[in-house]
Amino acid sequence: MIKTSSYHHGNLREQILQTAFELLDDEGIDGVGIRKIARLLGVAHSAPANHFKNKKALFTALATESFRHLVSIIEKETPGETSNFKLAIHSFSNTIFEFGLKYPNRYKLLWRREYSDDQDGELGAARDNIYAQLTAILSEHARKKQVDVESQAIAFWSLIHGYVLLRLDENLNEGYDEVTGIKRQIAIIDVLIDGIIE
Amino acid sequence: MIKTSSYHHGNLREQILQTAFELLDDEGIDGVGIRKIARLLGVAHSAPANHFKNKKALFTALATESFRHLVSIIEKETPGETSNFKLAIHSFSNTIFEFGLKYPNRYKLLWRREYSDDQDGELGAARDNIYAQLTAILSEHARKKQVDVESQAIAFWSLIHGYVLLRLDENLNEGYDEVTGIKRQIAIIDVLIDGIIE
DNA sequence: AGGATATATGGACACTGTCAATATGATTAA
DNA sequence: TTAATCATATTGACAGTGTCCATATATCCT
Repeated sequence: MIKTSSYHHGNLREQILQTAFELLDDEGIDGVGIRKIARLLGVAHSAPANHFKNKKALFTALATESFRHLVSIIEKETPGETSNFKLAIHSFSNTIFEFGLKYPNRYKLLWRREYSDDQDGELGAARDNIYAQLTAILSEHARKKQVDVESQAIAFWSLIHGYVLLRLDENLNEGYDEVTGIKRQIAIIDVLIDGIIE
Repeated sequence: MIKTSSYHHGNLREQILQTAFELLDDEGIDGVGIRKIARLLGVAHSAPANHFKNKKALFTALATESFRHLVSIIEKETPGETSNFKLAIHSFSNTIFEFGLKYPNRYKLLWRREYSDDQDGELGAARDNIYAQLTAILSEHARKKQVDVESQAIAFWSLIHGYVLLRLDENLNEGYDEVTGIKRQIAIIDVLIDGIIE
């Protein structure tokens, strides 16, 4: 155990976050508990209170970091300007989809506002970046249609978000389109694209 | 308090369900508690155990009844065969949307399988009816496309489900399409329809 | 009436999050 | 260096939770 700071347990805050992520990933949102984390770290049950004033503050930190993580992945994966619309939108939706499948409980936490502090500015800023990334792609490639760009963005985002959640909650299984043979998560994006591109 | 059965507290099972629904609606999923319900009903903290062996069983009952409720609303609202595709699909999505907005916490509970008993047959049957209703509408009006009907159904369902959840979790606000002036939840369906109908 | 069954009670246990009082480590000022 | 201050950790308490158990009572059936 590396002590980057002083005190008995080194950088307890970091270790709390790490353990919380492990519990979140392994046991779900309800599996994260202050006392449980303290126990796992061999520290008094009330030690975490110095770093997170309550459970909501802990979840807020988890959500903020997860948002930043997701945004950084999107930035890395999104192709440059030269690419076409289909490529960009498929890349975006694929990134969201794979993040959700890799970290199902983090993804759920991201959008369940009741668990985190809605007044937290850092969290809000981190969250807004995702939507900004999506609208950036769309507005760059949007064609004039009978609805505005924001409706197209919301339709896209709803489709992706809904499919990911259905998969995470096991209301849908992995599947392939029978006609094209491609993965379902790609096929449904194509369904929507054909309605947006003229 | 009407006693439809015997014993001190009449039909306790019904009253537990009713109180649980009130708590669910007012305080969310985490606001539902066995002891809290017992306290509200003026009954011993362990009385509910005779009717629901644990919390999961209670949630399973709540979810089952909510699914049946939603299915019955869809049946009532769905227009007859004479109607066209757009009408039918808008009616379906509108019903889901309004149920979700009226009973946000019931809607969330419906799809969070971790709260209910996945082995419960009645719950499974009640849930399957929803998807059956959607595919019935779609297959009746399906056109040949580059993807199969199931991909279209999943795209539709993902779109509706995603939009409802985004609204319920307050990740989106009520809005209107700037071009057409219609409500957002209708506009996004139109976006998708234009990709499905030829 | 008696016995079986369904239902309700109260106590216990191991948890939980949060708060308050206290103690100790680390840092800064005099 | 000593003293004061601050950050951090500990311990104990409190009210609350779900679940189990032994017990009691009500109801139903034979």
